[in-house]
Amino acid sequence: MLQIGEFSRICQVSVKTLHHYDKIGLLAPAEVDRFTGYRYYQISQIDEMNYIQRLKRYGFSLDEIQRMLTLSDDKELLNVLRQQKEKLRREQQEITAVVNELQAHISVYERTGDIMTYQKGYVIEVKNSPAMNVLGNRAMMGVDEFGKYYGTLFERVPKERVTPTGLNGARYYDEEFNHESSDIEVFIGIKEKEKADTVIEPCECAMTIHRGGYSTLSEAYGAVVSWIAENGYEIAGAPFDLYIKNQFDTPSSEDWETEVYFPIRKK
Amino acid sequence: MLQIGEFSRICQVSVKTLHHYDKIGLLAPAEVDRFTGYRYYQISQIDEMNYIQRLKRYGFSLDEIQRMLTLSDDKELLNVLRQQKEKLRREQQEITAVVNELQAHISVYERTGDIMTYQKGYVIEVKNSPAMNVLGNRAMMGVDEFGKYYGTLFERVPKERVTPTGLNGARYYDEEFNHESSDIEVFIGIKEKEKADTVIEPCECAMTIHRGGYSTLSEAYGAVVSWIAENGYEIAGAPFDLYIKNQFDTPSSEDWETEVYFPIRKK
DNA sequence: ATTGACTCTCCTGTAAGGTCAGATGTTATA
DNA sequence: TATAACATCTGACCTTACAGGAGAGTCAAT
Repeated sequence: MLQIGEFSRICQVSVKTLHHYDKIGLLAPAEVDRFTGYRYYQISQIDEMNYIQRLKRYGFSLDEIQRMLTLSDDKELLNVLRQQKEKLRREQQEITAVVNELQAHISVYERTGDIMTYQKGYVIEVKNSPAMNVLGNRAMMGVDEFGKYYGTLFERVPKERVTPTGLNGARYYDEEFNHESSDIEVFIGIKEKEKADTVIEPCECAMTIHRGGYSTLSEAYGAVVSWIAENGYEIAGAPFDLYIKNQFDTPSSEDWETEVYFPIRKK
Repeated sequence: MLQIGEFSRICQVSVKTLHHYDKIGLLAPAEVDRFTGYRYYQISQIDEMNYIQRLKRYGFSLDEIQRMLTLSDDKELLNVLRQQKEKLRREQQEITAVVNELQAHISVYERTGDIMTYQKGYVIEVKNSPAMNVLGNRAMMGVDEFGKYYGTLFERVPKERVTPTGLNGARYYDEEFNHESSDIEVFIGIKEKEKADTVIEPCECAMTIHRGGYSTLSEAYGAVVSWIAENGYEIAGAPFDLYIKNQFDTPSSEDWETEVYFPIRKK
């Protein structure tokens, strides 16, 4: 039997961690002295601990690990591992994108000497938004559920014999923004006016084009809103995006293009 | 002036976040109604918020961002950004390594059908550790400070006119393990016995070879300790590693080789 | 005057432990 | 055997960057 300190060194985890795992029931010592409370571990528990540490490095939470340890079905376990690999892949891509962005930021500074105001120089235009007939789906949704909702929309295309125009977008109805759940309508443009859920009439808008991934889209929003305030307009309706070039056109998020529209009126 | 809800939507952050930033003093609203407590933001604060969000995506903590905003020296700021880029690079490498490991794990399962016991099949040998004359540096150090301590050791090589043998390692004196601070002696082997800080005499050891990065080194430890217990030996001293192939030999951590030694005696 | 939307403060909770404090247990040495 | 030195225990509070909710106050329109 090993005292907690020895076990800790062998497994390369802290004593506190062992206390914690005992508390949450992830890895209980093989024996606990009933009078002193001292924890004693078996040699065979080293393997179990190593397995836990391995899963932790794979990015699982302790909660998930606990469930995985009780899983008897190996196929299910394999599935979980595969999913985790995909998740890590996405993280990898995300971090790559951020590194590129940061490098771009640094380069801009080195050329211009201006670091605080690193911005994309959005060009704002006043123009009528395009008239669109759309299939729409308005609901409370999270930003990363877009794909799901678009999926259900595109399923309707063959069923209802409509012809997509390729103009797809989303309109944001909430005043308040929330990443997990906002009142959003995703829509795809179609040719057949009579089959549309909604006919979006053209209206006067301030718009700009955002190039790049969606994580910096809010900067485009900011640029448009600033422009509106500075030029004597006011916001006259819920803003929307049109996804001109997206992941289906080009894999690298740096080449995506999104049009951001804010309906406006003169004050 | 914008109410908090509008500001929230434009900047794509939640109201809760704005409350939080106000509380910690990262971004205070331009005006607060003295009677109602309502927060009002200026259009110009959108830019500031976007800048904050950008730095957050770069991986800075709110604390760091706060300090960066008060930094007047652009050169310093640039340095911080460069450091952060290096940090992200390291994270990127780390995650790449984990993905590879996970893929290997999955492949092993697909071949063998055994998932819980994915282990490296360490082969444990009993043999005398090599006799070594070393320059050593024993201190309380964190695991990621090894490089620093090796640096000071290698500086002594030309000064003291000694000849490195290429056998470098570290010995772990603590019973209890702690990632940030443990009692560790890093050492480099040299030819000149009379100039050595310590002469390590050969002793009977259980040893194994660990192939791969250091994050799974604890599994080798576990394998050796299990073997010792199962074969009627006991641990007779502080264990140590010898870094046979490391980052200076080959860039890919999968090809590194580490020998793990535990001094033992028969029970 | 009421409704509904918006906002306020305050409190608690999260994940995975870290950092004390104060008490108690175990072991080696004198 | 006394004592020092070290190991371990419990319990309480701390960390990050907010989220969620309760209960109360505010604002504009009907």
